[in-house]
Amino acid sequence: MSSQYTFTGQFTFSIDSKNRINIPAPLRKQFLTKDKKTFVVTRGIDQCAWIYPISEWNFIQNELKQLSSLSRTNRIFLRNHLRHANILKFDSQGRFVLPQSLIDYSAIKKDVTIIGVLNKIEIWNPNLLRKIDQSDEIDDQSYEELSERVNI
Amino acid sequence: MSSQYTFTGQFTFSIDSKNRINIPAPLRKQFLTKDKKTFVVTRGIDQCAWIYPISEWNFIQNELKQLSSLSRTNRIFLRNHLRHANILKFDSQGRFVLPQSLIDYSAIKKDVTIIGVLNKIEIWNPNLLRKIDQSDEIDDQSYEELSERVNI
DNA sequence: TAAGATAAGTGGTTAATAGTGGGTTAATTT
DNA sequence: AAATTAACCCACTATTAACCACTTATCTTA
Repeated sequence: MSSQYTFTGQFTFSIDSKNRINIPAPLRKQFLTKDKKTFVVTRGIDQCAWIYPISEWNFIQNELKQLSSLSRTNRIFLRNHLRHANILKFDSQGRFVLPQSLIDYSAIKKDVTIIGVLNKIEIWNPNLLRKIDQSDEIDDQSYEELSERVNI
Repeated sequence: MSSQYTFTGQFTFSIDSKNRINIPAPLRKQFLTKDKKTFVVTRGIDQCAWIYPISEWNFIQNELKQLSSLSRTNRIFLRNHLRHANILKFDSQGRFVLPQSLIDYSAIKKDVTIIGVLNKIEIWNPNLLRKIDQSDEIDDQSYEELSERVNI
């Protein structure tokens, strides 16, 4: 079964003096009641934080259990994404406290860019995202390969 | 399964002081009841905005869900396609608010040209569209290639 | 074809919601 | 016991969404 979440869109918010970040209403509204405002924040593969609704996270965990630790990629992924995972809830105003370790990892100062990427939400330092925008243009070769798999 | 929509025609409308754009009645009437006036506006590949009825978008989204975020190319591709996608509804007058980021991207001022292109609707700055009309003539070579794939 | 009726396009006002800031108390930790 | 952290509550402001209203165009029918 595939994801029940389809987060999209980009939002520019700010982190307050108590390290709280507001989840944009359009994304928050998608949270299923069964998830009870609960989600997991962890390290993204890129220099950002990832948020998964708890049911999504459980699904991913089951997938990960299938992975063999003989693969180097698997080992790295497991290490970096499981051990930094925090289970959190958002408060009555829709906010949550971003753990200090993730603030450091994603180099977040005052402003944050929040983007929906299907089954997860990404939290970025706006400047870093902009830098990625410019340097990480996908080369034509990669696009060609993608085009054979995705028909937009 | 192929598209249930066949948008056609061209319309010149205006964007108002609250960034609202009216969807031309002939296009709006095509919206299926199951879509509940809901659609996605996002960046076009050219310098314009694209509108997909939500069921059309879901079809695209399902394709995107097949892509794993372990691949760097996939991550960039997913991010850049999803972050500009806004899920919206048109109001009781048939209008919607075009997000500022898309107004900027497509350089829209006062007037807009709205055109139906099969399964999507395009929103243009009339001047840009006119410019493209003149410069983007499809060369014979490309037409040859197209002819092998599409039988008009 | 003229007149009335209906629908379409545009503009503005009001009410609700979202984002942000901060304070108070309860729970943990040292 | 003091200090730090977390949960909870209240409040202000700006933005958004819902609502109402008017004008122009289109369609219908006598």
